[in-house]
Amino acid sequence: MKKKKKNENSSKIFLGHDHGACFGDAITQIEDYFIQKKLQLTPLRRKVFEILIEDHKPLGAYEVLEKLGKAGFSSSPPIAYRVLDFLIEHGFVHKVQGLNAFIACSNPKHSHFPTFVICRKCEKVAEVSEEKSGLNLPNPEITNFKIEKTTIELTGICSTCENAEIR
Amino acid sequence: MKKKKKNENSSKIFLGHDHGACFGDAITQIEDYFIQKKLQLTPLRRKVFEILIEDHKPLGAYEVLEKLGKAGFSSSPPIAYRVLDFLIEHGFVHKVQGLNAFIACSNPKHSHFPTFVICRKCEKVAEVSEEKSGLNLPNPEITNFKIEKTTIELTGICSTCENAEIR
DNA sequence: TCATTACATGTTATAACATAACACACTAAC
DNA sequence: GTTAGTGTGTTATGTTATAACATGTAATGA
Repeated sequence: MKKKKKNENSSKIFLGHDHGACFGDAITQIEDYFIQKKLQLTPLRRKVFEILIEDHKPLGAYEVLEKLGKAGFSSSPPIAYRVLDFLIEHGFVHKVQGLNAFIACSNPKHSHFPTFVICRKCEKVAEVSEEKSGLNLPNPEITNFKIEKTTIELTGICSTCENAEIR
Repeated sequence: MKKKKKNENSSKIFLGHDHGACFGDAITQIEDYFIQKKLQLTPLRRKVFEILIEDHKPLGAYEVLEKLGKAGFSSSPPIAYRVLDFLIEHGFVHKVQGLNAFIACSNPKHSHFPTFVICRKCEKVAEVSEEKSGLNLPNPEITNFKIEKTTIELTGICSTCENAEIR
């Protein structure tokens, strides 16, 4: 907020980033995590994660499946769903409920309760970690309830699309 | 918040209520709204709303459909989805994404951005209005984005179920 | 050694959820 | 009385997800 950047049309949260670095970091993080937890980062699991991190946007299970097929893996539905569930369980993938789609976590270290911001027009999706989202959980009204998982998705229109919109 | 009630085992948000009154109020509210907005509260639309408000829990589209069939209406899928979408649009029904299910809005006057609290064990669902949820939107980090719709669902375990749990 | 187990993947079939596209009826407005 | 808008009905199909069972492989330990 210190100074205005030139990219005023974009939502701050949708700003670009160094994707090469992001990819490398993510792979390193998942490798470390799997070693530490004594889990198997099998070729299939690695490939699913790579597919998601490469695209860096939500993909449907059947899209993942198709890419798996092209990469020489089996492409029957349970293959994708099982691995996706596994990666979700360990925090490396999130499901975007509003899109029935899956996205690599942008920061597995921090985002246990992430917020997704979804532009309904350009369909860009940004992940905001719980520290920054302002959606602080648990909240005072929800007592006597142990929150294990959250789905927080904000759908609307980003300023770029809004400016371009005619209606 | 003034004093403790005897139902200490239940999450506060899951406490019972006067369902007869709730039902009547809801019907009156939807009638008033439709008249005011010059919309048609047709027998089909009324029935769908009644089905949801009677159960007062999330129902799948096909469950609604079955009940419609029993009530003498057509029971092909588009019938249910169309009416549900219509009622959602006007704020009388919400979709619970995590359950692929639909629930009557517990307070159409206030809950534009409701939070749903879902016990994964007893599957009870409570709606918390945005004023009370502590999830205040928009938040400082999400700038340059116009929020039109939110999906906020907190899944976990209510204290009743947690106390009963063996694991 | 070889049974047992735990885990990962593969396969078939089907379930569950949702929508496209078109048909028809009714009402209101011109 | 034709037209436009709206609501419902119907058929067919598309999309998303899971159940159930089979196979392979590696570690464990009697």
